[in-house]
Amino acid sequence: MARFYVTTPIYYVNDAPHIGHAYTTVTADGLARWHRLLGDEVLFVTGTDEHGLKMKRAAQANGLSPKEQADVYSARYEEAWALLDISNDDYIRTTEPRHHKAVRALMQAVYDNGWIYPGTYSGLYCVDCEGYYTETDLIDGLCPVHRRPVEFMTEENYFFRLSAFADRLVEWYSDQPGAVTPESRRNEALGIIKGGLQDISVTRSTLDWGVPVPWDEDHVFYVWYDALINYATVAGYGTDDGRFKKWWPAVHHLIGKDILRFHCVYWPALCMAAGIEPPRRVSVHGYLLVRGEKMSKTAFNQIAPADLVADFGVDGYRYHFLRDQSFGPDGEFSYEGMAARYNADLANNLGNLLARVSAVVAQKCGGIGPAPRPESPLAPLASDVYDAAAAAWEKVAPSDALEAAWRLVRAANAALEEAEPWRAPPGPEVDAVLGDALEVLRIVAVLASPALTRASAEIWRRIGLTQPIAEARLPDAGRWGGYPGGLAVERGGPLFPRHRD
RNA sequence: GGCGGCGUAGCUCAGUUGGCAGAGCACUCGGCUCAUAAUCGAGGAGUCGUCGGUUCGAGUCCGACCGCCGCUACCA
Repeated sequence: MARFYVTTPIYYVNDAPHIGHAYTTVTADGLARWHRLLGDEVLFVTGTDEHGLKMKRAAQANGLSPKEQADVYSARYEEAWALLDISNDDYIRTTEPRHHKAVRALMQAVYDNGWIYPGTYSGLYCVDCEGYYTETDLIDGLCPVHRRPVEFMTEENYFFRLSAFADRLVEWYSDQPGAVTPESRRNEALGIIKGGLQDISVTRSTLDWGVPVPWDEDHVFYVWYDALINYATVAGYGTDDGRFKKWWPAVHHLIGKDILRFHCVYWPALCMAAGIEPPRRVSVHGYLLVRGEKMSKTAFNQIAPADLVADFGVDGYRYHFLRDQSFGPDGEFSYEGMAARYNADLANNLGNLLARVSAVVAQKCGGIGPAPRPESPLAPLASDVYDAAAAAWEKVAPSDALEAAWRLVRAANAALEEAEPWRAPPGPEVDAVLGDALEVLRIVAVLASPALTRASAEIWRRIGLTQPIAEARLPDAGRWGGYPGGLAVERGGPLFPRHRD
C-alpha cells in the first residue's frame, strides 16, 4: 500500500487563525482526502508552535503560565480546523513530551556529528520576530517587520555549522529536481544557498521557555529549530524507530513562501547534519492578497474563516480556496469573487443539476433512478476528467482537479438540454438520459469530495447510494458505470442555496 | 546595488519546445421552462506594460525602459 505523509507548518500560536493559515491547511486536507480515496495509508498532520520569548511575554501579561497561555491559543486553531472539517490524523504541539524527546535526540545527533559549536552572539533583537537585525535593517530605529523597538542583546549560544552544507545542499537540489516546487521557488532557495550561507545560532540562554539543550541544560533551542523538527517528531523520531522508518523521508511539506528559507535551506541541512534524509518534497504557495495587499495585522485586513463559513458553509469555503486560488502564485481574494464562484459552480451548475435530475426522475421514473448507459456519450469525457483530476492532485493543483470535474457537470447539463427528458414520455430513452446524469452526479461527488466534504455525501445519499462516500476507492469509483440504477432518488431542497447580498 | 519574478478580455487567471490569442465569471442576443431568476446555444470583446531587435513568423527569444513584487547585499 502506498503511503502519503503530508504536513502543514505548525502555526505560531500568538496570532488568530486567518484564511492564510487555513489556505495551507485546507489544501493539505484536500490532498490527504484525495490520497485516502486512492487507498493510500495517509498521515496528515498540523499543529502549533508554542515556545519562544513572545509566548512567554504574552503569558506574563495575562498572568498565566506559558503552558496555560499556549493551551488557550492552540485551542483556537483546533476549533478552526474542526469548523473546516480538517481531517488531520495527528495534531502536534511543540510543548508535548514526545516533541521534546525528538528535538533533544535530533539536535544531540547534530552535536555528536560535530556540526554545533559554542559562540557568542550579540545584536539588536526583535522579540516579535524572535530574530536579530543589523542597524541598516531597521526603519527609523524600529523592527522593519513589526515597527517596534528592538533590544540590544548579547548571549552565549550554540551555532549550527550551516556554512559547511552549501555544497551538499546544491547537490541535493540537483539530485532531486522536483523536491521544491514551483521551480521559481526552487531557484530562490538555490539562490540563497549559492549566495553564501552563514552559521546560525540555534540556542538561547536568556530564555527558559523552550526545549532544553541536552548537553547544556541552561540553554533552550531557538524556537525555529525546535519547530522544524516537529515533522520528525510526528513520524516517530526519538520515540519510535520503526514508525520513523515507515514515514521518513517520504514527507510532503506544504508551506507559504514566507518560510521558504527555513524549510528549503535550513531544514534540509539540519536533516543532513543529523544523519537523516531531507524531506522528499516541499510545495510552496503564495499569499492571499486582499485588494492587492498582503494580509497582515497591521493592515487590518485579516479575515477569519468563521466569517466566511457563516455565509458560504464549509463546502462553499473549502471549494473557493481549492478551486479559485491556484496553488503557487499569489492570488487575489475577494468576497465578491467568492460569491460569484459559489453561485456559478455550486448553486447553478452542480446544485441545480441535482435538483433538476431528481425532479425529472420523480416525474418520469416514479422516483427510481435508472442505470446509466455503458456506451453513454458522456463516458469518454468522464474518463478524461478522472485522468486530469488525478494528474492535477499529483502536482498539487487542486484548482485544476476541480475544474476538470466541473467539465463533466457542464456536459451533463448540456446533455439534458439536448435530450429534453421532461418533454418525452416515460421509457428507455428517458431512463438512459437520466441514468447518465445520475452517474455524472455520482462520479463528480467522488471527485469533488476532497473539497465538498458534506455535499458529496449528501449527493450520494439523495441518489440512493448507501455506501459511505469516504469508503469509495479510486480509480474504480471514478469509472463510468458505477451507478447501479433501481435506487430511490430523493427530491430535496437546494443543495447550495444561491448566495444573495 | 546584485539576482529573480510578475504586468494577457470588464474581473480572476491559463497560455507547454516561437506557428491564426484562451477558460471561467460578467455582458449582449436567441432557445428552453425539468430546475435554485436556473439551464442550453450563439456573440462582442484584448496594440498580450512601452520601445527596439532576432526571425518567413514573437504573448513566447534578445536588449532597453516603465510599474509592481520577492530574495539578497552593503563591498568601492
